[in-house]
Amino acid sequence: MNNFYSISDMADMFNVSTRTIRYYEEIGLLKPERNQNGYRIYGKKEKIQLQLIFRGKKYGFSLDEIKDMILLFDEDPTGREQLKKTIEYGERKVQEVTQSIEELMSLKNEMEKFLGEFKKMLADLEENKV
Amino acid sequence: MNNFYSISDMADMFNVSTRTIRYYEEIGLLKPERNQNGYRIYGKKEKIQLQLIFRGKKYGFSLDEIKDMILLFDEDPTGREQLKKTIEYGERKVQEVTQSIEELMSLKNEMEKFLGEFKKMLADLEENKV
DNA sequence: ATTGAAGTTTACGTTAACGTAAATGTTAAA
DNA sequence: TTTAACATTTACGTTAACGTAAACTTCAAT
Repeated sequence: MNNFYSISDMADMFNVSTRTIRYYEEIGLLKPERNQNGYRIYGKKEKIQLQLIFRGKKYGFSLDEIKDMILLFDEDPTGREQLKKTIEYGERKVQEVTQSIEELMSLKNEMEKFLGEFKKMLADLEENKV
Repeated sequence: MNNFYSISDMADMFNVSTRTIRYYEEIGLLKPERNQNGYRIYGKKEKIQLQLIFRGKKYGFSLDEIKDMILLFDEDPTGREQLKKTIEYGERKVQEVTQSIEELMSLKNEMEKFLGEFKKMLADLEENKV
């Protein structure tokens, strides 16, 4: 039940280099514990954080933006004001994502329109071939 | 009806630098006509291509990938084989976009779940405040 | 005990996507 | 006609996100 990993475990898990993982620590995205000899120890928390990072990167967020989001969900917002700020920020982000979805859907529509025309062209060609 | 633009017209239009536009030409994304003195002339076609470029960038495509897509829709696929290839490629891209949409929607769900918890916490705090 | 794989830090190298500057030509307005 | 704003090419500079290598330590297996 208690799962800990080395740095190359994590690298394999996410299919990246150890350098990449160390780099993320270098810029403050991760802060894994160390054992007696200074070896990094990764647990469930770091695993989740890395998932967040790679998902974020996939959608064009810079590591700097991702850092903001991680820090946000990292420090538990105990104070009322902090909690409010967190909620506000979160709602803005949700709004951004919502818009991204809409734009992607319109992009998809355009592409399918294009495809439709091409398919029609192909069908015409096939017909005249006979 | 016939609309032509200078490079800084385009730069203003898309709110980027002229260097950016020249760079896109440098790597083969654009090939505007030139006038007598070598000045670049931009028309409707380039306008559309630039829209494609910036939309692509917005969703994390590299300029290299974008180049592929532009070249694809640039040369008209007159030959049957070329037409087929174009359709295949297009369908793959549509598939990619579809998956992106799905993942973004699940991301949105997660974020909203998070937000829900935070909001509940805040509500509790407000209550105990009384 | 030795060897090889994996860990550490430090530090320089690389690529994409431009920024910036120099040197020069063109155009529009005063 | 001169001046300011805009155009051109050439070329070096910059930043993010790692790659790569050196010099060293630690661990696991033979």
